[in-house]
Amino acid sequence: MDNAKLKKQVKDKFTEYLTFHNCRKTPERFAILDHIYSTKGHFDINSLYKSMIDINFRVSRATLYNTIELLLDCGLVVKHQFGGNVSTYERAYGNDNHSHLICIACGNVQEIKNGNLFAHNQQKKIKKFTVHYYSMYIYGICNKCDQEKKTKTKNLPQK
Amino acid sequence: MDNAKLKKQVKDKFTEYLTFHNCRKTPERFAILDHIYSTKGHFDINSLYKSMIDINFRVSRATLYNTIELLLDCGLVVKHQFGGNVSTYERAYGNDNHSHLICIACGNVQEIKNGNLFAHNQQKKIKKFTVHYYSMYIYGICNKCDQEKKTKTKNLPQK
DNA sequence: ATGTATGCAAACCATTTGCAATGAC
DNA sequence: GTCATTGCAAATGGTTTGCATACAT
Repeated sequence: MDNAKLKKQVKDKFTEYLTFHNCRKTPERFAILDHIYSTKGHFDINSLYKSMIDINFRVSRATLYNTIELLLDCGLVVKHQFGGNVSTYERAYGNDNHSHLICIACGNVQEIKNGNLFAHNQQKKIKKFTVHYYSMYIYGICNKCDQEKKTKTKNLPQK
Repeated sequence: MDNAKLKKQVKDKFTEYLTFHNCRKTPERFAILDHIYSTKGHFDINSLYKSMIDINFRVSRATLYNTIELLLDCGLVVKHQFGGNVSTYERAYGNDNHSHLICIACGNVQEIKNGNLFAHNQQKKIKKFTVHYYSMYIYGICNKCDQEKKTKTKNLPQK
């Protein structure tokens, strides 16, 4: 897999960022970055914490929060808040921009590609604002919940 | 102002929703809805709470949370989580869809119109998902913070 | 009369903070 | 040797919950 290549690129980028900002290059920081780029998809601090413990790498939650902050700042990670009260995160480097379909019934999140959504419709209209990134969230009912609702309605016509 | 007309429409819609779901039509619920539609822009539970107290209408935060939940469910209010740990809300009825420009330096949020962003680019691509609403969040640096940064950089060339 | 909705206060829990110990430089 | 960073535990604060009371139906 060329995931190794990707990991090297993000590590280099992070190193550069840390150097530029006079931050220390601690093993924790690189381990966290590496771990994030070892798995695809969304994660939250708690799942990250647990999966690093599984890998036998001990970190505190405090350090995870600190490091995520740096990774957000240097654009290697993106943060989402889909509706609950946990923040979820996602790799940002080498990750095509996509929209999120969020089911308001079950909370499940799917991703869909979104071509050049932003470039075509928005970018030219924005004055006096330097864009770093953007996120499109589409809320509704997923197929699974929709089916369940229909079934339920059939069985219990009125409530 | 024809805000009275708008208020009547949302009240009717809410009444219909409450009736359909066998929920009680309490004065608190209508007062909250009315209050929300008396002011434009974003609000959070705390600011709503305080401004209702100012109006001499006593409600508990618990009731605000409960009622907001109903209003979200019937589409009269939309929820945003811009990055901090407070949820902010916004009127949804009669409110043109717009994107949000969120400054990652100062947290300020501006709105911009977004034509038919969704209709043109996304709707046709979504299968097996019933869309209720969508939100576009654009993160970056606002003009004000950008100016400050430049000034700072001039004064302190290196750090 | 019945049971839902309210208000209060306590509980919850993700995130933040303070501080002593560690370790990158 | 310094001082930023870590880890732990305590604090914070938005949101949720439990329960007695009020009130819509």
